[in-house]
Amino acid sequence: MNDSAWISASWLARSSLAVAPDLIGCTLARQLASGPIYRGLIVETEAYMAGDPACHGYRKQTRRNAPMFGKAGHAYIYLIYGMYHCFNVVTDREGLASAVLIRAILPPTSLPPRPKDLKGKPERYGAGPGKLCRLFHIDRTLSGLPLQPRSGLWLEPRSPDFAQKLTQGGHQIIQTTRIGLSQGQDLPWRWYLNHCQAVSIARKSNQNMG
DNA sequence: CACCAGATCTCT
DNA sequence: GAGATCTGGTGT
Repeated sequence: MNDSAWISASWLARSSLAVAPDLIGCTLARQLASGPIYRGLIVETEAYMAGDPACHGYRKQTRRNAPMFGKAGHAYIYLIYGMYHCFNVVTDREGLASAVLIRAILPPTSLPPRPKDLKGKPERYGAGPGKLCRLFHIDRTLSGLPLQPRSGLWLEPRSPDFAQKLTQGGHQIIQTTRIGLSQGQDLPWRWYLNHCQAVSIARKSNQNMG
C-alpha cells in the first residue's frame, strides 16, 4: 500500500467540534510491530476542548495530558480505571487542550492477535473506547506520537462510497450528548453512525435533545 | 497518602 | 441497575 492516503495534521487542526463528526466514517489504522496492518471504520466520537469541565486539560497541563495541549494530529492516550486505555486524536491549535475521543470502530474482518481478551460478538470488539484499544493493542506508550504510518497508528479519510452514502442519506450521523461524565453532560458533543452495531448501545437512548 | 477515574464485564 | 475489577494521576 502507499502512505499517501493518511489524514494530515492540518486537517485535524480545527475545533474538536468540527473534527469529531468529520471523523465518523474515517478509518483508524494500526500496524503492529510484527508487521500486519489492521483497519477499523470509526463510528462513534466525542469532542473535548478547552473550557470544557469534562476535558482532561480543563485545569492544567500535566505530564499525562500534555499531548492534548500540543499540536494537532498527535495521539493522546490515557489509562482509565487502572485497566483500560482511551485513544484521543489531538485537534485545534497548539496551546489549547483539545481532542476527539474515538469511542467505537467497526473491527476488521481479519482480527489482530490475542482477541481472546475480548468477550462477546466479534462485530462488537470495537464497541467502546477501552475495547477498541485492546483490540488494536493501543496503550499509553503511543501517547504523544504523531498519527502517521511510521508511528504504527494513523487515520485515513472517508472512502468515496461512504461519502456518497452520507450525501444520499444511506448513512446518517447522529449528534447527541456525551457518555459517563459528571460534568458537561448536557453538551451535545458526541456523534455516531446510525444503525451501527459497534456504537455504545447502552447510551444510544440518550437522544433526549429533540 | 488516599481517593477516584471520559470503562467494562458479570451478575440481578 | 449495581458491584467488582485494577493502577496511575491528582490533590491534600
